[in-house]
Amino acid sequence: MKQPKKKDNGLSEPTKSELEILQVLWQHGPNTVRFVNDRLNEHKREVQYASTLKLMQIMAEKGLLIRDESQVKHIYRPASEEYKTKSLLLDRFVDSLFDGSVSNLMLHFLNNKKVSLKELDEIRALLNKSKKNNS
Amino acid sequence: MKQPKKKDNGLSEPTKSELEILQVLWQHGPNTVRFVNDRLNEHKREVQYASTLKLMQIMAEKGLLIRDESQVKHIYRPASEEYKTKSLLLDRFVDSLFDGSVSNLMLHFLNNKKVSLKELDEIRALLNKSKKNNS
DNA sequence: CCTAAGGTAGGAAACTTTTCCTACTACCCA
DNA sequence: TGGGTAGTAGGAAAAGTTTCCTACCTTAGG
Repeated sequence: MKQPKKKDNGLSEPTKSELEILQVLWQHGPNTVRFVNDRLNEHKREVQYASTLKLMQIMAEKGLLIRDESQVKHIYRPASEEYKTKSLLLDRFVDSLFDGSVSNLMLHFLNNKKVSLKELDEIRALLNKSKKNNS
Repeated sequence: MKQPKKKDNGLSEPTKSELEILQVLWQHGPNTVRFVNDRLNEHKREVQYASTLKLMQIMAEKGLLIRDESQVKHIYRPASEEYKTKSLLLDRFVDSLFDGSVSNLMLHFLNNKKVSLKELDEIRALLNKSKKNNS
């Protein structure tokens, strides 16, 4: 009796390639391998159909995707919501690079990147909104 | 004549394990394999000396580390500054998950995480400071 | 001088991730 | 109904990452 590699709650960390696939599904909703493969080739990089198929099958085994086999063309959808997966990855990232502190991250960003004023304003707006809710 | 795998400017992306080593060197300055290995075992995880050695040798080949062989105990140091490497990783991360937009990232963070008020204040302060510089 | 301790170097092996060849199946339609 | 098109499935292999065994070398101490 072998069980899925990680948990079956879809919270294992997707790899880089797996993430590309998730992005397509998040953006366009549940879809076929063909569709995903076409999007990848359009927007990312050249990749054979069989490669995308294999990867999506593996992701289904891992519990990252859920597969609807009721039709000949199987339909895949992410097992975990976009914000959950992204939050997980964000957490890991901030922990490993910025000691768990988002303000550290912001600091790095402000110091070393071309941040548009528009972005800064947007972020200020976000903070003000959250201030209201928190205080 | 074989050249380093990536560029020799130290801007190739470090892997997870490589990043752990870089962190030690950033924090404590140029050091020996022994030192790095001890820190890893103390703070991260059990790993054999030979493994750390090998990895640091590979990193030197790749151009991620620079090695001073003038003494018996070689001294390694990061080839690229901490902020540069982190900015690179941050860019890639934000591009891949948040469409290149840090405000998207902040949005996710504010919506889905327990952000301390202290953190929020710190970020506000950072933004105010940068406002001065930009306007 | 000999030995033990602690370095470096070079493979090799184990995993993980990614890619894709090939076989087989189902469906469409001429 | 037979053939082409478009799927799925199952390996296998390439590539990338990580780990560590082992051999050898240098140095310090007895």
